Amino acid sequence: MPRKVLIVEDDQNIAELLRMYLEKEGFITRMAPDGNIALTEFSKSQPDLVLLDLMLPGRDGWEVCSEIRKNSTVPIIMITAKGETFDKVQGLEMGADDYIAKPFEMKEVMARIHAVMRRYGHSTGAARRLTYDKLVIDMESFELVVDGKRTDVPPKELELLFHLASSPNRVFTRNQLLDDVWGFDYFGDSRTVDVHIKRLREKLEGVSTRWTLKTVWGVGYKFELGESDEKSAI
Amino acid sequence: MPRKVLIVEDDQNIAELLRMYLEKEGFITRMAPDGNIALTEFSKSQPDLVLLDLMLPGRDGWEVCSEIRKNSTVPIIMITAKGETFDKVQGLEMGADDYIAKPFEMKEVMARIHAVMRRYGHSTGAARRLTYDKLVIDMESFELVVDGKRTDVPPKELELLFHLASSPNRVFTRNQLLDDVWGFDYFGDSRTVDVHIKRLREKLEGVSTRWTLKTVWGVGYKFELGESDEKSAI
DNA sequence: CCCATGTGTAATATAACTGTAATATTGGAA
DNA sequence: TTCCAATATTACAGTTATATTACACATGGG
Repeated sequence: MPRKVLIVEDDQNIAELLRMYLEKEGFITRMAPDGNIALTEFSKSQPDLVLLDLMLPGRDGWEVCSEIRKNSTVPIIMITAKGETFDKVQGLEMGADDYIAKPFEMKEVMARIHAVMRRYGHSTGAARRLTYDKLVIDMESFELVVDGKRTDVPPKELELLFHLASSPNRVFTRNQLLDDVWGFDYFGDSRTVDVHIKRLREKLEGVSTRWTLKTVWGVGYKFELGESDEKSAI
Repeated sequence: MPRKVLIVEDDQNIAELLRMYLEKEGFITRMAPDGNIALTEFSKSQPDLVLLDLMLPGRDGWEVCSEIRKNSTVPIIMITAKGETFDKVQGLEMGADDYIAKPFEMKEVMARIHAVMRRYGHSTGAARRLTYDKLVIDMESFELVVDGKRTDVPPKELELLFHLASSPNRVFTRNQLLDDVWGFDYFGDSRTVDVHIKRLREKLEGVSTRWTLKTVWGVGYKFELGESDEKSAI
């Protein structure tokens, strides 16, 4: 079941960025550019999690937080402006579950959202581990097990492989991969992907005949899986 | 809910005596007259506590203990023969929770069973002690046993190690570690973690090939455990 | 009050990863 | 086949992350 996230943020750019990332991971989002709208929107949409900027026009984040807390136990993650000091104890007292300081890494934001959701027992359902013939991609231990041997793989490579292998046989263009793995805000040469694919292939070549990192000429790349094989994810 | 106790004892009379007392106090018992049966019975019945005689035909008690510890956190109370000396450090390393010397008073045995159960109470019990190859982290006595030697370790370091080793192979970011070990309200540089890791490594280096404090570049740290090895926790 | 010890920070050194650009190779269409 | 465009490969250097070291402050016992 998809989970709703209410994004309370007045900075349009940041709000939009958050929205894109969250929707990419399967969340449904609601937006609120100020405190009053946040409260209205909150009671209307009953989200499963709230991302709350502290600096807001109208009622500020603290007020919004304490209003929400008056009749809900929904997890709240606070976002503090750059340089602004955040009093963790006050945050706790107000009922925040976690906080993130701007400027933030989207990876960090997603990790915290997943952590909070997990804590509250809403499974976010994202598989952290993929297993194929002689291949285990484990994002929890952040390692690759190839043919029974642990293999060290740099983060970008591992994330790229994980992403491809999460949707076997689906072709991704280089730009999709840059968006998905590097992030929406990444601007770089799409040839970069080629190099990472090459590095992955070195580590994976000759291991199994059941799957392969395949080039789709003129389009992009895919993790190709033999028909009889099933994906197993934990 | 009734609790299961596995009695590993080759002396029929003692075994029977233990059984009677335990059942009188509402425990369900399983019997194992030697080491091999003990292990079979253990995996079959998944007891909540093990009473383990050290002198056994077949595999001796130490061996049984260490086998059990490879994939279970169940409390173990060892029973030593009359006059036999019990090496506490070895006991710790093997993962025993307590020991009783024969001849024992049944009152004493019951008291210790209740104490152990209470201490590691099955409802709430968080592990207080971790045992790996040549490594014991005991948060109860607040000490570290490395390769059989008690080692003094400052509190922060010990807590950090304990936390990492509580979830072997799982990667923690520096921020997670600061939150988890230093506390949610701690403000400090995440580089602090690096220094503590360094200090721990000095104390642990070269001790065992089965585990290691590993850096996951770009992510954080993990307590990596050899693949064949299982976590053992009390 | 001083000492020994723990802890955090900052500076520096080292190591690992990444992206780019230059070059070689391959695939596909005419 | 021949050529062009796309992809593979290689090497390198910049960047970032981590390790190491040294030091300063705090703490708590003697």
